[in-house]
Amino acid sequence: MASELPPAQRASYSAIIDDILSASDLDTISAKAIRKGLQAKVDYDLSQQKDSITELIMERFNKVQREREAGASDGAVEPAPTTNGTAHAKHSHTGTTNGEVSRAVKRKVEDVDEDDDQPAPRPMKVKKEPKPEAESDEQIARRLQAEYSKGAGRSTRGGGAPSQPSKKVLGAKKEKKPKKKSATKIHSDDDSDVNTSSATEKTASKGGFNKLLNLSEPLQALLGETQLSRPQTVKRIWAYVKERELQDPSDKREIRCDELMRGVFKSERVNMFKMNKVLAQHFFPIEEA
DNA sequence: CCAATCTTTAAAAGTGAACG
DNA sequence: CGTTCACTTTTAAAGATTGG
Repeated sequence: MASELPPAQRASYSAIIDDILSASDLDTISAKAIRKGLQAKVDYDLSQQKDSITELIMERFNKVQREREAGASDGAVEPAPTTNGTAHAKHSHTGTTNGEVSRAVKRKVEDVDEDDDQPAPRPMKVKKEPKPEAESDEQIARRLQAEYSKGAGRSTRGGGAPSQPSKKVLGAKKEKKPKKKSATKIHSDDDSDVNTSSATEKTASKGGFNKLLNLSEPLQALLGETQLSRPQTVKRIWAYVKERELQDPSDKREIRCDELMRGVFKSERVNMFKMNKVLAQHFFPIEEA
């Protein structure tokens, strides 16, 4: 198909590509990534000119690389990565009979390649890109979040529920049903006619899941509520943790307790999973006469 | 046994691309 | 053309709870 690009497009693409290249590490960027970035910048589909585009990318890549090398040699730091295409092991037919093992083989190959064979058959492979902007992105995200929470104040309470699932996969995942669970599906059929009618009682809900429980004193101090359902409590805890950024940055599954939380968890840090366990001891059933 | 609640990580599977 | 790679997307798991 269109084997060639109109000069105009070629020029504009080149500019974009150069831009992308200048913003990335030549040693880590991949042609694919560049094409992707390019596609993101234009409105229509580039797949028709994929090959041409790739060619163009290679062209620009080589040029920029040469330039960079020249510049680097200037003073610099050991041109270690000179030949970007170093690593590669050429499968050497490692009996990859099973496709399943292919992945495992890949790792194996890495080891194997250490032999001496250094054909460097992959000139342009360039591997992946560490995404330098990812860092800033992350930081920005964090900063935004911090600002946001600050601005919103802790008044969020139960209201702010929009939350940002950040697309995640929860939605889709949910659809998939967890395991087979077989046929005992219970029959939650009638729920429709049962409480559908406004259900003035908030506690109704199907199961006793949302039943209100009395909270222990430390928990009350922490959340400022005397009664909450378990899920709500968990939610509130997380909100609190996030507001104050109590998650351990190195391991976000760990939460560093502040004073109030220490009153509840009795320790400096707590695993997010253990959290529920400990929380269970802070719930007391409401005994209504 | 499953319902809502939260999150993070790790790993698998899947997809597209490129080299020989 | 086929195989392997690198990257991307998806999923599961870990933890507790109550009531039907």
